Amino acid sequence: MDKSQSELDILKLAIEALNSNAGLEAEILDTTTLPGKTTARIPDAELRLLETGEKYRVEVKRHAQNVNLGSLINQIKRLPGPEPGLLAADYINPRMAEKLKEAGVQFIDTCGNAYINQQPVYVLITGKKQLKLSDNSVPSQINRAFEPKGLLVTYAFLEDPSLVAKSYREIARVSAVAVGTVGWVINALKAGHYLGIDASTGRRRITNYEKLLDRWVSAWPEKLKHKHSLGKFTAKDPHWWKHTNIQMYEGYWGGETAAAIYTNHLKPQVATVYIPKHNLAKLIRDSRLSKAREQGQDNDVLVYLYSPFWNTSAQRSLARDNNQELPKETTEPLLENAETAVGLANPIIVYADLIATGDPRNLETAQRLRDEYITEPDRAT
DNA sequence: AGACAGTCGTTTCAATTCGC
DNA sequence: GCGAATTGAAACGACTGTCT
Repeated sequence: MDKSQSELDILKLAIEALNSNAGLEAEILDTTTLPGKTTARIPDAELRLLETGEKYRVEVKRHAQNVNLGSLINQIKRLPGPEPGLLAADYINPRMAEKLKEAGVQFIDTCGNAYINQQPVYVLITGKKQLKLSDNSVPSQINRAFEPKGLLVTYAFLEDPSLVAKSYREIARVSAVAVGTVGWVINALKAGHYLGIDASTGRRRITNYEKLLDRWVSAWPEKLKHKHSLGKFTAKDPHWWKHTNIQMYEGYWGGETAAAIYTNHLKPQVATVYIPKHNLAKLIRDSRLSKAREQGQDNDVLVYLYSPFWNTSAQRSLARDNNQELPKETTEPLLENAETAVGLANPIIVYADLIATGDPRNLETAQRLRDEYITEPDRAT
C-alpha cells in the first residue's frame, strides 16, 4: 500500500531531522496500516523517545499545510491510549507551529521543525524551510485537485460520481471552471489514485470515493471556504433559525443547523448559512442579526454566513432528492425532519462544516451524517 | 466539414524572499 | 518589522487533434 509507505517515509525523515537538529533519538515501535475507509482514531504508528523512554502515539500527515488545523489538533488529541499524541508531518510552517504549541500538540516534521515538551526534554524548533520537491513532483501535481478551482471540480464529482465519465466541457459547465482546469484536476486525481479508467467500459470512474471525500473535507475549509465568508454575526434569539425559511433568501443551512435537521442528534449552538450575496442584507434585517464583536456576547448565538460556492447543480439535485416542489413564498419553516426539510446544504458540505470545527460533539454527529447520507453511489452507470 | 475532446502557452495571483 | 521584488503555481481559454 503506497499510502502507508509514504507515511512511513515521512515519519522516518522526521525522526532523522529530529536527530540532526535536536540530537534526540527515537525509534518506531509499531506501524499500523489503516484499513482504507475507517474513521476510527487509530494511530499511524507508535514511537519511543530514547532519551526519556517516553512513548508516543503518532499521527502522520502528508500535505499538513493543506489540512484544517482544528480537525488536525482534534485528531491528535483523540488518539486513544495513555501515551501523548505526536504529529509527524512533511512540513509545519511557523504559523501552524505556533497554533500547535498553543494547543499543546507536540510535533516533528521532515524539515527539522519540532515541538517536544515531555519533561525533562523540551525542544522547540520552528522556521526551518520547506524542502524543495526535487525528484518527487507528484504531491504538488496531486494538490492541483485540492486547490480552490480543483475543489470545485472534485466537489462536483463527489456530489455526482457519474460526472467523471462525462466530457471535460460538461464537467467544466457543471463545476463552473474553465475546461483547461478540468484536465489538470483529472490528471491530478489520477496521479493520486482517486480516479481511474474502468477496464470494462474504458470510461473514467472514481476508484476511491471515501479517500477522495476525506481529502476534500480536509482541504476545503483552508483553501476555499474562507474565501466565501460573508461575515460573522450574532442573533439574540437562539431559536431564530427555527422560524426562518431560508429558502426565501435562496439560502441553505449548513454546519450544526443542517446537521441537527439531518440527524436529529445535535442542538445547534452555532449557525452556518450559505446565502447569495444579494440576499445578505435582507436576511440580516429580517432575522435581526448583528455583526459579531471580537469578544462574544454571552447569550447570543453565533451565525456564520457564506456565499454558496457550488453550482446550481447542487440545488437541482437537492430538489430532486427531496422529490418535491420547492415552495417559493411560504413563511412556514420546513424543519421537522430531513425528509421534509428543504433548504439544506448537501450532506457533504454539512459534514465538512462539522469536521472543520474540530469539536468532538460535532465529530460524532459528522460520523452519523456520513454513515446515513454520504454513501458512495452505485458506480454502474 | 463540423463538433467535440483534450492540451498547452499566457496571464494572473499568491506566497516567499530580500533589502531597507 | 514592513514593503518591494521575485518566483512559482494556478487558472484560463485559444488552439490542435480526433472522430463521425
